[in-house]
Amino acid sequence: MRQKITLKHIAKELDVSVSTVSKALKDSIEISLDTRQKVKAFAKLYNYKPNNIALSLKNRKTKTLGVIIPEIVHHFFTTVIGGVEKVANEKGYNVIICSSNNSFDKEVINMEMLASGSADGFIMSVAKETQQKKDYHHIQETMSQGMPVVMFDRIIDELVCDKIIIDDAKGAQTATNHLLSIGCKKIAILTTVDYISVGKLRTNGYLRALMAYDIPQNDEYILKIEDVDNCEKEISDFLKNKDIDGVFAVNELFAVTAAKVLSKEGINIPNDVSIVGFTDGILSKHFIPSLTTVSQHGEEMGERAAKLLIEKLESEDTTTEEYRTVIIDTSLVERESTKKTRKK
Amino acid sequence: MRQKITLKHIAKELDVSVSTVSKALKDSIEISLDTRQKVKAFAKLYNYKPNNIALSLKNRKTKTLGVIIPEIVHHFFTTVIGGVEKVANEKGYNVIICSSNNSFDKEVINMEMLASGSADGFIMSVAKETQQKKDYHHIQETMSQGMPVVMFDRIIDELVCDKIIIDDAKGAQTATNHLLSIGCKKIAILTTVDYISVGKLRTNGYLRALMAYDIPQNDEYILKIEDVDNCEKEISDFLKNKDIDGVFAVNELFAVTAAKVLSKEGINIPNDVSIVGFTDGILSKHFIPSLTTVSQHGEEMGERAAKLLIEKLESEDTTTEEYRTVIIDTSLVERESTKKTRKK
DNA sequence: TTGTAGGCGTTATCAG
DNA sequence: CTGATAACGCCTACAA
Repeated sequence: MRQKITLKHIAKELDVSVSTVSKALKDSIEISLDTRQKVKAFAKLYNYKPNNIALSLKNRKTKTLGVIIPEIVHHFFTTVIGGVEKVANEKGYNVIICSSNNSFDKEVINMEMLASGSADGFIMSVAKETQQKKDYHHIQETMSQGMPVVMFDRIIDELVCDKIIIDDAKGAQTATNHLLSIGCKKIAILTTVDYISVGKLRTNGYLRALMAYDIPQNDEYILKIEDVDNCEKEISDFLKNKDIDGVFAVNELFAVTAAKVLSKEGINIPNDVSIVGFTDGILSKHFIPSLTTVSQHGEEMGERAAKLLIEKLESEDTTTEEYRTVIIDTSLVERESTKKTRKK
Repeated sequence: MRQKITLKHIAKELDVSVSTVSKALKDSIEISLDTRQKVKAFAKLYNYKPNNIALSLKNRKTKTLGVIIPEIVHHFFTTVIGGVEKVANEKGYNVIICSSNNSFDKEVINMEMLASGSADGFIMSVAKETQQKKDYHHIQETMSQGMPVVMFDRIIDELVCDKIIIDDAKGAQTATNHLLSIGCKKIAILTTVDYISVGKLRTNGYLRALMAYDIPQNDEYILKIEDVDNCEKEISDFLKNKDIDGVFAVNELFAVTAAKVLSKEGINIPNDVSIVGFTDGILSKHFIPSLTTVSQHGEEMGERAAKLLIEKLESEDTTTEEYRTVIIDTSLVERESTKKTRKK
């Protein structure tokens, strides 16, 4: 089992000093052409690759971006990661992904781990539990050590850092408006509990849209789902025999589940009830009927986040403390679930 | 912007030597209780965390597992990663995920990157392009440098290493058998081109099942899809006016697409045509009708892979060259798409 | 043109 | 009980 080859090995083998080898490999003109060629040939032959760990230690930078997300088995987040990776690779950075699994503790552990030498900066979306506990010491700690953090999607308002978000309220408003514009009057919303920031914002957008249409808020039409894993029962109970003609769901799963539940009760979508979801994932696209939804442009979010982070990492003057909040436009993807054919 | 604190800082501050600090933090009995407490208090106050990079360099191990997968936006692979992370975290390992995006070059780059100091070993599923090119030098190179590699799902037969697979042919056979057992006689298969190993194996299983039922192979019923992104058109053309009563699809997308295409033509699923897919993802679960499918138990694959890799990493005697191939059982998840109600 | 020395942060060993 | 030293692999200023 051949060992990993180092400069030292090459030096000994060729009977020169380590620094000569180092320089030769960098084509330094300090070294004679002869030696350079000899060294490089040897290095190639033995497939020499500099040890990143040593480089990181020396340069005090790892050239890798740490990404911390709440869930890895989640289409939206993986889309964002795709964007991050794209930009990162273009600029010669690597990407380390860790999932917090929505656990505060795991988020802290992961962050500290990456912060202690494995990454130069962070792109993150916080765990549900973190939003609930409102304990951000690990993030603050990381930032105060000089490591830039870019938050996306599930951000923390109180933290001063770069942020990439969508205008959740606006997106929700657009979605609800769409329902209103096609004639829906009794629109239910399936949302999350309030401590999930995006859930709350989307609920606000929904309410705003209603208000603009002079429709009073009706708590009968609002379902705040706590246990996402068992949402089917909650949604089913909630929708049963409810007199509605539209549903706005703050995520894809809720939208699909609503569609399923309603279909089972013999309600036609979109003719009896129209549905708009949030997040443009595979479910919305492939479901029958396909679901109208608010696209968050995850890949773009990832790209912007990576760009921002790398920019910060590479800006020499660490004195300028300037933080940006980028708002990515959402767009409504109209599909079958809101294509009414009925008369008014 | 406070700097990251190091042993040196603590040492200087407390006017002791670096090694004393190091020992004190490890509660070495060599150090007086007094000093120990002083040092630890100071360290906690300034939130000292040892620098992983330095540790990695010193210990020649990083305590992180490198995971390379073909696609990150893919439910099955993320499920596997979930399993890997679970075990890894239990055993004090970190996980670095890189996606090759099905590109051979990116796979090579990622692998070399991680191999040069960032990971102790690999868990990987190779890119489509790699299977096509049959160029495995990067993997061989990595292994010959003493880094263990565990392959899963899309493995390379020619490489000698640990492997976690499912019996693709058997799973496909079970799936096809199921269709046959509920009375289907004219079963189409939607599969991939042959160089995708799992596609080919699943096709074999399908053929085997037919053979056992004395049904001759009919190439009219076999569609090998090249361009996954545009499979809808291919599938639609293929299924149009075809006299079939069952469809076996080698992945989730093909299954769903078939269901969609058929539904649009007014064909009832499962009564006119029954469908079985492969991979138990969210699409199969939430589609209407929900799809019967072969579950690959991705999380379990990830867990086993991580266990195997860590075992290898921690086994002292590097002399035993023993490689295992673990076969994870698949299971058929029966859902609506094969629940016939028709008369025979 | 080549080599030496020092340092990145840590720990193990050995000397004091 | 404490500290100096060397080493992990690499790079770079400086010395030869």
